[in-house]
Amino acid sequence: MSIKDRLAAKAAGIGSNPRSPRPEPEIPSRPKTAPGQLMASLPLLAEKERELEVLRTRLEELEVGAAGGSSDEIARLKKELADAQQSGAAIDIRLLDLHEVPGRRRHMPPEKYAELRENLRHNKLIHPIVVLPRSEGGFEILSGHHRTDALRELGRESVRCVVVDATTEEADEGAFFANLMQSDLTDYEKYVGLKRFQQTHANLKQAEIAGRIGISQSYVSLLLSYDRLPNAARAVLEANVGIVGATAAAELASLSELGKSERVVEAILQVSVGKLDQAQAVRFAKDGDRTKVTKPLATTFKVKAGKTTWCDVRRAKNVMRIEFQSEEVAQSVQDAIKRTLEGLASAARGELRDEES
DNA sequence: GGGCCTGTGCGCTTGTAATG
DNA sequence: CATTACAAGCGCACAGGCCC
Repeated sequence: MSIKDRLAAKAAGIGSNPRSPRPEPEIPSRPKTAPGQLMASLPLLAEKERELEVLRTRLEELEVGAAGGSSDEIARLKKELADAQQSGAAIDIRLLDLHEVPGRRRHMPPEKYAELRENLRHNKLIHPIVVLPRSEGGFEILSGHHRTDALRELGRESVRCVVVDATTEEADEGAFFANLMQSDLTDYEKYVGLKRFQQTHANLKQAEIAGRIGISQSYVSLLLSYDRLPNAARAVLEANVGIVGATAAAELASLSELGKSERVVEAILQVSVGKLDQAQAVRFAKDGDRTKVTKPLATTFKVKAGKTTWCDVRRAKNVMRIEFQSEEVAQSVQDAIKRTLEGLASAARGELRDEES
């Protein structure tokens, strides 16, 4: 999955990325660009928020007397605003009252987080934090952990939140499913979410889970293969969620079950320090040979005529390039090469016939 | 002879479908 | 439920092509 992060980071800003067509909802690019794209990702909340904003604006205008409204109208608007807020629209909540539930936080690369924070330093929060009331007081954060972190870091007191009405279980599921749709969630994080979901729904088969999420059963199986890794390996992944994708994890898990768990742990450690990539890690765990990267180097040589180069030969795999000083020389050599090649070809044909008989 | 730009194949990934 | 085969997207490295 690490490559995906890299790719995603590099592809950011490029419009045509079919794998991750959705704009990052946690980062408000610029207020002016917000409406269309960003609202698409959270249509209901955004819609509500926009209605509220309209109400607030009109109320403000009336109160300062700019629009010359009657006191009746002000009262009516105030009530409308209060009603709207009651029914799950955005309200301001003190950051002190927001609490994190383990396992719900999405991974975000440090650079991205810094970008988000700087954005929030200068721009208004576009998407409210989504929270759930706690019985013991305060609120659980459902979505918006990084925004909350950033605002805390910026020394803000409160934040615009949307309070949703749901059970914790529904909330977990909601957060999980919403997260799983995020293409930049690492496979390991998907596994953690899946695992939790599976534990609370022990009766569900992989195919059923897959159906609910909208992915294939085999992908569910792949993701859950992290479960078959040695504990020590998972501990490394816990701290480096993006380094081993589900495909490699599945292979490593199989190897582990074949009695190579020590090598699997070692391989994952090597990946975590950047010494191996995923594919190399699998090879490492498989046969233990130091992975030799078979990079087909282009071979070259030059043929000199006195001090100057008469021709320059390069070969990469099955392609040769021969460069001469003039077209005339190239033409004459071409004939010679042709004769040589024809000789080689007939010899090769002879060998083939010998082998066949 | 070497530098620079461009096009493309490679190696990696995610994800689905078929099969065991 | 696991495994295997395959399709497709992506960036990067490097071959290919051109120019000075």
